[in-house]
Amino acid sequence: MTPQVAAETGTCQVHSVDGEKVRRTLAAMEPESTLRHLAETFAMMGDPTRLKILYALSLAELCVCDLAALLNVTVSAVSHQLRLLRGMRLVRYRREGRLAYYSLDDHHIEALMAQGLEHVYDREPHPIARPVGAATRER
Amino acid sequence: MTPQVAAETGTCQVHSVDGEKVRRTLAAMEPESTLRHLAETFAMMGDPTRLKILYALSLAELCVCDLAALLNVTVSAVSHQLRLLRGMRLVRYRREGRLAYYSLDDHHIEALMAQGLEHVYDREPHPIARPVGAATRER
DNA sequence: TAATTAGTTGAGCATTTGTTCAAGTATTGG
DNA sequence: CCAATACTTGAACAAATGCTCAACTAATTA
Repeated sequence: MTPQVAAETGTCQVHSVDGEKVRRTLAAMEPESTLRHLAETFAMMGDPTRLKILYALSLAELCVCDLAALLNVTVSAVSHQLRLLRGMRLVRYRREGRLAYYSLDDHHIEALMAQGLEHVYDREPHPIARPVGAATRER
Repeated sequence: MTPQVAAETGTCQVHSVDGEKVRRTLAAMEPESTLRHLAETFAMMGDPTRLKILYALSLAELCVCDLAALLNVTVSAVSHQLRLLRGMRLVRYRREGRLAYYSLDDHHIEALMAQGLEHVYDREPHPIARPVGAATRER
């Protein structure tokens, strides 16, 4: 139809097939900033090291040493990732002497991991039929 | 206490403060492969372009052109991302003539985005009606 | 049949990311 | 006080990522 979105320099495209549908969908979308923030959150959980940190912290409050031992990575690597997680307020810590005990700073994060696990279980059929909620056991 | 996890070359660490807690937590963790897959899924949703694609597709079935117009990026860029999303089976498509109509391939994805949005709303208080003093929530 | 439209894909490239290493701070114990 | 422990941080670097451009396929349409 008619080119109606953003006149880019002649790189390409922008002649959507159904302009009306596009407009309606665009109107129903969350604001750009919200979606960016959401993507940032998912990206935070999208690194194996960070996700394991978050998952471990959903099970127990742990210090940096413990996390490093648990994940079998250097203390430095863990600390760097914890800084990012702190920056996004996904984790919080409490000092006790020279130890820094970390824990989740947001109950949504556990729910997010649980929801994500359902997807994963759906995709890679589990070897032994494991109950979905089983992981959320507490200390 | 005692070094009990993986004898790394003398780089550092691996003398967790509470070995027993680490062992218990490790036992309660999801298997490595599952957490990797989960991280991969979050990573998929962790890019702004891909997340917007997924969000848009949760609202309507759209062809590549429409998506490109909607997100204001090139068709090529969208197509590359769609390939990745297809690879992880997050989206599916149906051909109609020369058009490829994409849609979500997994109802969990919508739930995941909804859950994530709750976290975001919690963090960045929505524009409407914000108490004046509430701005400086410190850490 | 040739031209057009819709989409895919590979190579190249700049940017970002995650780790390591070394040096730093802060708290505690001898 | 000095040494050790727990953790943080900056610089550097290899690897991964996302985009562009150009070339391609496939399905209309003139």
